[in-house]
Amino acid sequence: MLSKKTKYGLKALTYLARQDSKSPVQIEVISESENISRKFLESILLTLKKNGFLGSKKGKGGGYYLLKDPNDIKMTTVMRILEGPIAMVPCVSLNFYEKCDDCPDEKACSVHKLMIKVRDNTLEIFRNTTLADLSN
Amino acid sequence: MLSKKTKYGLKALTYLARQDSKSPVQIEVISESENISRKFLESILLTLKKNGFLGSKKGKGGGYYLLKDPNDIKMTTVMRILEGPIAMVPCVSLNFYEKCDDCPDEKACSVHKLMIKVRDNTLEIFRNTTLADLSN
DNA sequence: ACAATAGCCTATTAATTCGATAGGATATGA
DNA sequence: TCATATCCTATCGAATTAATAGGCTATTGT
Repeated sequence: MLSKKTKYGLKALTYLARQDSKSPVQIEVISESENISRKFLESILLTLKKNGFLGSKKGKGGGYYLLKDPNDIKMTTVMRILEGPIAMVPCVSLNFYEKCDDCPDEKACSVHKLMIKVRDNTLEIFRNTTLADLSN
Repeated sequence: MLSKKTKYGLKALTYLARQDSKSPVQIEVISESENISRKFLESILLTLKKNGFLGSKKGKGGGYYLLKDPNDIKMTTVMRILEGPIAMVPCVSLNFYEKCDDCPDEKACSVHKLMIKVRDNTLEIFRNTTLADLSN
């Protein structure tokens, strides 16, 4: 299940990508337009900023703006930052790998095999989708 | 993220599918072999039974056994019973649809579009994978 | 018949995660 | 220097998940 954090983050990014100019947009504006809790969105935009997607400006006329071209923002990276692992089980995750407590041998695990397939397919989609695709 | 319930359920089903005979296997045996909490597994097998995948026998020599041919058990149905929706957001779920609170127009929602793609891909895998595939 | 076995069922608890909120600190522009 | 808007940390409440407890019921072997 996709967390609200990720969902809201994607919506906010889409909102910014759809702006004509690159001038800053206030949190408040996005939060009202997209029906997202003001404070919650604040924290999400902050992590997007810390990860290099957004720039910000304080004070009057301030707000957030995209730092990169929407064509250069891949879903894989956004997802990993907001949602965490793309895989459905940690033992199959490329970036957040963790061994299962119960599984003595991953290669023999039926769940492992299945989840690798799912991961590869999902990854393929995320790799081939950019923010530009979302905003069209 | 896949729940332990689903993971354990799949492992138990795989275990039963790998049995040579169709004679009942005790919960205890599966739980020890697969390192699953005895009581937790008990409740999982019970729901699998209630949904027609497993049969059971009480008393000495009792246990659980597969009711269907592993080739006839699709991942789509197992997943939906154990995990619930296959989609990452309810507004994109075929069997567990729910409207989003924040979204006035699904068709215009960027997240919606993306998640439909992911759902279709995952579904395709689950549709084409049976318990027999897992146990090989 | 009856004791042992093993699944059936309901309820509760412990732990974790998630979504949201609060409140002040900091930087910017008029 | 005041108003504005982001930055930062901490916390809270609700929901979900994983696990446990304990008694009930049906079946089998002696």
